[in-house]
Amino acid sequence: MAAGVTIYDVAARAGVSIKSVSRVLNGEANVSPALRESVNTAVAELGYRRNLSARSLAGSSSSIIIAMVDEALTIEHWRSGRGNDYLSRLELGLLMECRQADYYLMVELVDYGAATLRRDLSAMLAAIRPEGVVLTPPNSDHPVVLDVLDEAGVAYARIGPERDLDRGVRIRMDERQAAEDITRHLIELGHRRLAHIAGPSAYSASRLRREGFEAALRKHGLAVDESLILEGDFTFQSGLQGVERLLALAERPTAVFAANDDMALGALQGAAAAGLSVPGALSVAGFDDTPSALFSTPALTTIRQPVAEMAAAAARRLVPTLRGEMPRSSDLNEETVPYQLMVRGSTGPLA
Amino acid sequence: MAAGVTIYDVAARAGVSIKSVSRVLNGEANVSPALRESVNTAVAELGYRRNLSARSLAGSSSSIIIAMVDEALTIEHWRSGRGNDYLSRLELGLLMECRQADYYLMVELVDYGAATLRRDLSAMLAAIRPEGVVLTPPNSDHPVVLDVLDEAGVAYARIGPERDLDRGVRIRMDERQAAEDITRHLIELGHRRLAHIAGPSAYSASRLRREGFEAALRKHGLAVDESLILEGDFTFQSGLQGVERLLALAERPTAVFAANDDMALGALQGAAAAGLSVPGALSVAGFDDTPSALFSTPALTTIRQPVAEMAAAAARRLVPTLRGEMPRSSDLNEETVPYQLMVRGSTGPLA
DNA sequence: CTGCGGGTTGACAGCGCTGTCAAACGGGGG
DNA sequence: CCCCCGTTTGACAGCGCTGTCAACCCGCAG
Repeated sequence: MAAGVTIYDVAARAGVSIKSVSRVLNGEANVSPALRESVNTAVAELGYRRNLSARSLAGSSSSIIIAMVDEALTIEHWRSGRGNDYLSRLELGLLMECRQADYYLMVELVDYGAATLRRDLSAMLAAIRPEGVVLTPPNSDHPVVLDVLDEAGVAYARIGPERDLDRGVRIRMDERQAAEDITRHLIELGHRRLAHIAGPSAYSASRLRREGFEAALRKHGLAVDESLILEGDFTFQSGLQGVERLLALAERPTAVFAANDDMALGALQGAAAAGLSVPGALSVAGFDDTPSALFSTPALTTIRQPVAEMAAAAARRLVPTLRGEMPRSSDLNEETVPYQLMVRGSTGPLA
Repeated sequence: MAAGVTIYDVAARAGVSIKSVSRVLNGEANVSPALRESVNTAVAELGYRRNLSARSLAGSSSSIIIAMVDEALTIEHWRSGRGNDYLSRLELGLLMECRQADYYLMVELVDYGAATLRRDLSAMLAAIRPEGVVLTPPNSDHPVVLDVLDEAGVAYARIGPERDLDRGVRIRMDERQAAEDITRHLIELGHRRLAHIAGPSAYSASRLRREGFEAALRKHGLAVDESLILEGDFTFQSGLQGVERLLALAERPTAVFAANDDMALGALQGAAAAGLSVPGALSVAGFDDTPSALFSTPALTTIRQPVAEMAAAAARRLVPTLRGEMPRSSDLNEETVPYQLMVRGSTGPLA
């Protein structure tokens, strides 16, 4: 069987040297068609596939892409027994792209809070020697991480970066504009008293979404009322509590835009608990389009963030074949992917 | 920096041979405490970490665990733009365990439907040389896969296997009993006319859950009415359609047990659309405890499947340190993890 | 007819580790 | 005091590839 087939076997079968086999496999120039042909035949016949370890040990390219996953977040998910939808979609995109480019995907936990982060990271990079790594928010902007990667000469793609916009490959979505769009959608439905349940201000996504919310209000001549802007922590619970506080106000809002779906779902439940019909008495909008957004009653109006596409784009730009083809100008290392406003049942005019 | 630190650097610093460093790092016997000490010091000072490729190339252990992911399923998720909660939780468990054991996690797509599956797999195993692989349902029982793994001498853990219960490490949950439990819960609430929306019969999980459902009915002296048993395909849509058909029956059921949460959520929505209050007029139960189960109104009664724990257990049993400590008796290669019945708002007595 | 240059191929030395085997060491019995 | 044997350590050969460099081939200009 294919187990144990080495480059020597292929070379012997094709009657050439191992170097020639290597050349064909790597698509190097100056190989005669005849040789290429016979090598390819031998490879196919033997079901040969190059050994990953040998390749990365001998050469400079390892064909490994690492998805760096926040350890603290993972432990939290572990404790709660829940999955991580964002990460799952991200990985989906990476996997699809890796398959195309014949790359391998490795997932690594990183303790971004560790005092030894710098050392941990560089040791990890030395151990695995990845060809590229993919960074996710909010760590796409982590200065130590970027520095270590630069020092190690490892290419990296940053999903949703906000700072240092000249470093690495950047894959972005216009969160500010998306938030503005969904807020405008609410305004156009006739709402004049809009509330926002923001995310933790440590996340730049939270800030941008809030900015978009406020910008939409201003553009439509509505005042920004600080008492209608609450800070949650991206959890269902905080959405629930947020809406409870909002509904306790003397002058209730008629529409709520939550900075993510989990909080919006919490708000939805809070509204139901308070006996308010949605969207008759209160409109609720979210952000992310998590699976649950579709399953709630009513289904949640939200912004569909193309996480998988962003990840695929990230991986694509880390693969050297493509990278080599384009100028290394830093402008071209940036890609902005389109979002989508998903209007569903949770938003509408007042009944 | 730590980048580029090799075993030679450590050996030089500690004033010993590279082999001694290797011995200490591998925890081999017959190493004097003094040597161990000085090597450990040097390792710490230099921030050294062994190179993965070199290790797996030279030795027999690669420290790599592969999660084999169904390619067809992944493409489907890719198309729909949705994440995969099951996979996400699985990975969570694997990651947590890999971190403990200092293992690496690699994710590989496998086209289980390919005619060349056998060859693809063995080429993949030859290329990566993983120390172990983790198989998920319904592929935990795939005979070709098991054969190739056996031939390649790669250890494997099977999540939720149903056949060949003497091969590999088996991590199971008593699906049948769980389904019986949740059905009994419905019966104890006073329901006598129970329906079941089953999963595709190709999945053994579907069969087991159905068996559990029927067993509970029989044990309580209720007849199994085939007209109340429908087959869905695990999607929200099919749950919705299923409940519509059930509610169109002359004699409606008062409780529905769906074989997974997505279908149960669909049923919930179908009930709402038909103007039925849940659980006042219809009780709905699911299976899996996906995130959405908590967010629906009312929250879904379901079986909490400890996917992450199962994955962690799988990884744990693939790690040789532990494996070596216990007898290789095939009985001890099996672990059954406990499920949990999560009673929430979607089930109750008739109003 | 000889020599030169570009295109093509192969020999060989590592990459950083582990496994094998032998050397060195040290303690107890004869 | 020497020998034997178990313990501790090190020298060295690969693992399966890629990178470097040299050898070889050919056609064409000189």
